[in-house]
Formats: sequence, C-alpha cells, structure tokens
Amino acid sequence: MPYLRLAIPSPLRRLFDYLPPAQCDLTELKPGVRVLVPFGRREVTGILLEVTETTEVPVNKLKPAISILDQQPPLPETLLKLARWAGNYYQHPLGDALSQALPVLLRKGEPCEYAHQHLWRAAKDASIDALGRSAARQRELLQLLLDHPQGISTDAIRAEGGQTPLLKKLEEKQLAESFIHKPDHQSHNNNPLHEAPLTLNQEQQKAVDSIIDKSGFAAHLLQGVTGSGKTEVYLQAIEHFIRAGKQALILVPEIGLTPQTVARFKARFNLQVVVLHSNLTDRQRLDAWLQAKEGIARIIIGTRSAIFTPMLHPGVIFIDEEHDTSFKQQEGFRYSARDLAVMRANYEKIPVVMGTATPSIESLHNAKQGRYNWLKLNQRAGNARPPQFELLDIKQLPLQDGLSTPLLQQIRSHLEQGTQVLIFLNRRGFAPTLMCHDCGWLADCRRCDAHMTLHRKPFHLHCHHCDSQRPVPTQCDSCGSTELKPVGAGTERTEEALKKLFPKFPIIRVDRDTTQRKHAMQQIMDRVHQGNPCILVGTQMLAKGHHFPKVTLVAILNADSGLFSADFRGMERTAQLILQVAGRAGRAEHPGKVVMQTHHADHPVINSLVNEGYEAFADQELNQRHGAQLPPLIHCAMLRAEANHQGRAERFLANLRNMLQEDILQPDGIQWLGPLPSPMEKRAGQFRAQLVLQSANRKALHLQLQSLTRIIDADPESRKVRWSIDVDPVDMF
DNA sequence: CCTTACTGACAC
DNA sequence: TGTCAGTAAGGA
Repeated sequence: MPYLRLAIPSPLRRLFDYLPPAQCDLTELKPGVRVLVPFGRREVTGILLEVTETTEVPVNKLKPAISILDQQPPLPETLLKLARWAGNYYQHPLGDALSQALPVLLRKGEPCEYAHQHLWRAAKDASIDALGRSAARQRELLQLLLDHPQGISTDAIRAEGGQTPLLKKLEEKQLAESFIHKPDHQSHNNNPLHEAPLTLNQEQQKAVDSIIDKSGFAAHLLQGVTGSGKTEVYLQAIEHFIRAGKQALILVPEIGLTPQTVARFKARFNLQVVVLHSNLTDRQRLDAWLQAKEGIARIIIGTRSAIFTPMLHPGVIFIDEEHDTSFKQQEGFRYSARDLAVMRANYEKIPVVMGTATPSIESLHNAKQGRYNWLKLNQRAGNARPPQFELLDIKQLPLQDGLSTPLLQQIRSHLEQGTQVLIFLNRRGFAPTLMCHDCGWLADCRRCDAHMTLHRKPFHLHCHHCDSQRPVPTQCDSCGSTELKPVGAGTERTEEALKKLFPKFPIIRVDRDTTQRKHAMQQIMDRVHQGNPCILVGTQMLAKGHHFPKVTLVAILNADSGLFSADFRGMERTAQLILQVAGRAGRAEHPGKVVMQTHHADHPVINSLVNEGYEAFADQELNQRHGAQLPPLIHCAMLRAEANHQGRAERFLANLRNMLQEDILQPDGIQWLGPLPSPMEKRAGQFRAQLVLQSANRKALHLQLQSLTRIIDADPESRKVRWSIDVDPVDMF
C-alpha cells in the first residue's frame, strides 16, 4: 500500500503521511508536486517528498489526500534542494521552509499558471458589413476589435468607450471571440542591447573577465569604492550571460529597489526584465515568477525572497550591497539570501557576485581565506575624487537643535555656492523623548523599556519599538509640572531649525514619515534633481539607492551613535553607514565634503576609517574579532524567547541549557553565553531573554541545535513562551 | 450570568 | 502555529 509523505507548512518538525487521493496514478507522481490535504480542521497544501510503502502512523489515522495540484513540481530540483538545505541549516520546519520558497498564490493552492487574462478579438473573416446600419454600437465595437488584432481586454474596451455587454451579441453572431492571453518569448533575433555599453577601465574589465571567465560555480566579492562603476561591471557581465542564452538574477536590498536602479537595467537591455518588488499583487508576483521559470524573463531583479525564483537557464546571480542586513530575514524562517545565493550558485553551477563598497566582515574573511575570488575597483570613473572627510569635534560646542556653529557656517557657504547639502540623522520624529524639566520624568512607553519619540506633525508620542501612540501630556505624570521639554533632535526638529536658519532655501525632509504616500519619494527626487540649492534632511533612506549629483556637502549629525553599541557589529555598521552616506556627496564634476559631528574625534577606529579607508578599518575589525573569538571566526546561533511574565523566558532558556548540558550526546566545543535578559527586556508587553551558542566547529553547533529543537519540542513549557532560533544572527538584540 | 483569559491537546 | 474545548477568574 503506497503512502504519500508530505512536508506540511506548520511549525511541527515532522512529515505527514497520507493515503493517495481516489483515482491517482502513482507512477505519474513526482516529488515536489503540491498536494491538497485535510490537516486538523483545515485544508493545507503540502509538498510531496516521496511515495513510500511503509508508514509509522496507525493506518486508521491516515486520511486520504484531497487532490494532487500539479503535474510538474513548481520548484525545480535545485530549488527544492536549496529550500531543504536552508530549512535544515536555519533550523526551520521543513514544510514551512518549502512553502516559503513558493509565491503566495501557490502556497494557497492556486494553479501554477498565468493569470487567465481574457482578451477579445474579431473572429476570422468578420466584417463590419455583417452588421446592420441600425446596430451602430455593435459596429463601433467590432471596429475596435478589428483595430486590435492582438486582442484587447474588457477593461481597455471600456476605456475606449466600447459597450462590453454587446460583446456577447457579437459572439453569438460569430463575429467576435475571447481567448486567453499568455506571455510569450520575445524574438531572439533582436539585439539584446538597447544602448551601447560604456568603456571599462582596466580594473572593471578585469572584473568582468573574471566573472565570465569559466563555466561552473565561482563566488566573487566585488569590492568597488563609490563611483567606481560597479553597476557597469554587473551590466557587462550580465550581457555575456544573456548572449549565451542565459538568465541573470539580481538581488538588491529592500530599500535599494528604486526606480533608478531598475531603470538602468531596462535602459541597457532590450529584453524582458521583471522586478519582484513589495507592492506587486500576489497575482503579478506569480506571473513574474512564472516568466522567470519559463525563461521568458531574462533578467530578474528582486529583494531577499527572490533568491527562490526559479530560472530555466540560470546564468549568474548578483547580490548588490551584499553587506546590507535586509538580506537576512529577521523573523520566522531566518535565512540569509546572500548566503543562500552562494549555495544556490553552487547547486546551479553558475557564478555568484557579491558587490559592495563596504564588504561585510564575513565576506571579507571569506575572500581572505580564498573562498571568494576578490575583485577590487579602486579607481573612480571620470575625474571624480574621493570625498574629503572632516571630523568635527563638538565637545563643549553649543548645539542648536543638534547643529553646531562651524557646521552651520559650512552649510551656508555650500548653499551660497549654489550646491546642495545633505544632512544625515539616524532618528525620525521631532525629539527622541520628552522630559519633565522639574523632576526629570521621561515619557516612557508603557509596553516597552523605551522612551517614546515626540512627533510634531501630527502632534503625538510614538513608540518606535511597538508602534503604540498616545497624546502628548500637558503635565508631568510624576510631579504635575507643565514644564515638559523635548530632549535631543530628530529629523523633524532639525528640519524645523534649518527652516528658520535658512529661510531662503528649501528644506526637504526624507524619512519614513514624509515618504509614506505613493510616489512621494519620486516627487522628492525629481525636485532634488532639478539641481537648485537646497538642504536634504533625512535618515538611512537618504543613504541607500539614490544618487544626488548636486550635493557637495554631507553632514552626519550623530556619527557617535553606534560607536559604543552593545552589539559587536555596531562598529562595522557605523563604518558602512558613514561611507554609504558619504558616497552620496559629489560625483564627477563636484568634489564632495563630509563633515561628521562627533564627541570622539580622537576615536582610533573612526580615524582609521576616515584616514586610511574601509579596508584598513575592516582589517582591524577582523583582528579584533579574532582576538575576542567572535564571528566570522567562530559560528554563532541565538536562541530567543519571550513571554508575558517577567523571568519566564529566561527560566525557560536556563532550563534548556541545563537539559542540554546533561545530555550525554552533547557535542564538544560548544560555548554558551547566557541566558540573559535582552538588552531591551520588555518590548510590546513581552519580556525577552536570549541565549547564545557559539562554536568554532560548525558541525558541532549544528548537531547541538538539532538536539536543542528536539528538546524544545518535547518540553511543554515551550508552549508558554514564544521562542526562535537564529543561526548566524545579524544582530544580537 | 456572561465575557475574557488561560491551558492543554491535536494535527497524518 | 491554528483551532477548539474546557475551565477558571472576574466584573455588573
């Protein structure tokens, strides 16, 4: 008796066996197809892993599957393998991992097909003369159809003023017919290029040559300073694979998926480029996914989850801004799309290129170890010069809403020269908090161990950690005083101050609050690109993805924040962010200047970054990690737990640690840190704790994690807390 | 008396 | 994790 062994999307770490549905040809069943099954009181779509002859489940408990949803597996074999590997590596339940590799509609059991877009066209030999003079409306409609021999949708007919109900009449008279539209391969005779490639300098040419050099797997770290023409290297390498009939997959950070980036690819290639961005509907996403799977889309650009996009003829994978942490999923299935890209390239036997101006310490380590081929672009295109840095020591200087007098002078002089100024500040809102001048009381969030941020427009207190909001109090909660003062400066406050200081110049604020509206960002960019002098004030949003050729001065207001972070990667993040922001200044014709306000102008690491560059900084950082036995020299996993009673999460973790250490199968060489309360213990009403496992030996760590999940699954206490395992965590909070 | 919160069991 | 059933707690 054969059984279907399925992976079911559920947190349960086991497989489920089902009886085949009625009238099912088992010989036609391929592993990887979706199967609709009853599961508890619900219906879910599972993925067939194998057809077996045995089952451990009492046969009377087995339910028959409802139906087989696919003839062919939606995911090609390499991707099934990749998702299985990832589920195992990141300790995520297999069924859920496989499910997350599929587009949402396929998870829901929709057919693996294009949208059935019904189009109408005139029937063969249909002629206007077949309709009487009196049927003017029908004649109009038929003429419209005759004008669109490729077919036209009912929406479009309506837009042209046609009467769609009359289509039925035409159909009855056999003058019109509807059909289902399918995307098609574009003809291959066309030149794949819209525009000519730029001329490469020697470094760029060498990089392109290395990437396209040999067939098969290779991992490249493409380290190129801002303005060195990394994108042109991508484009020309991609051109090579396109000409060989292959496809290219480009992963970009969430925030980097700007129209500017996409436009560059579309302008260069005369081919189907699909973009998997977050505002696609599920339907649009499935259509794009299918076009990639069938080889119709030749270039696929997308964020993290696009790593699971199938390709008929995989050619190359690019990870742009590989250091960006948005490639790591931060909840649920906590995979790293960058690391999976390397794995996938390996399975597909194709090259993968990780590009960035500021490599992650992990990738740098891999490059130094020879695991990645290290390509460097140090020359800037044209006559561009690197920006000039100034560490502005603001110890003892009076600050006006976060701005020092020497900085204001520089801002004024740049504006008067007719150029633009960019001011970077990593804090949204008006002020990080509100304080009582009389007793020192602070406006704290009730659900988090955090202060609430004061916002002016609209006027309210907002917790950036749990999103709770409340009106601004007029009196201190603690002493009743009305002397409540905003403390510190956010973008709103800096904007306001600058408006008063520079009334003649536009002040443009760019943060989550000003760019929520659709097209708001585009409007801002259009305005800035007109090139008139102005001041841009904003958060990280300014640092990524956008170019501002007219900006000659970049000011970083709180360069210190992050220098003394609890996270060992704080310094790395700070350095990357500083260079990223600095990279916005001055391109080609304008030299750029970067002013960093700091209380620690003599900080050795900042100085080495500014004076000797990123690589010198990164070398030091890597040495420190070596000395302190931190990643990437050792491997790390973080076990987090949260519960609604204080101490419960921590006790749960402590208990686990005890159970594991008593385990006789305990592998050697595992280090435990914690459990400890999280740096912000209470968040959104939950009390959180964490336990870190480290090992120089990845295998040992992995074995330990496996017994860990076994023990958690067997522990009834685990139902009372929310817990998660984060393998290779990117932040330690 | 009724709503709400919590707990435990179960999922082929 | 989603669902359901059972029960305990607490308010008007």
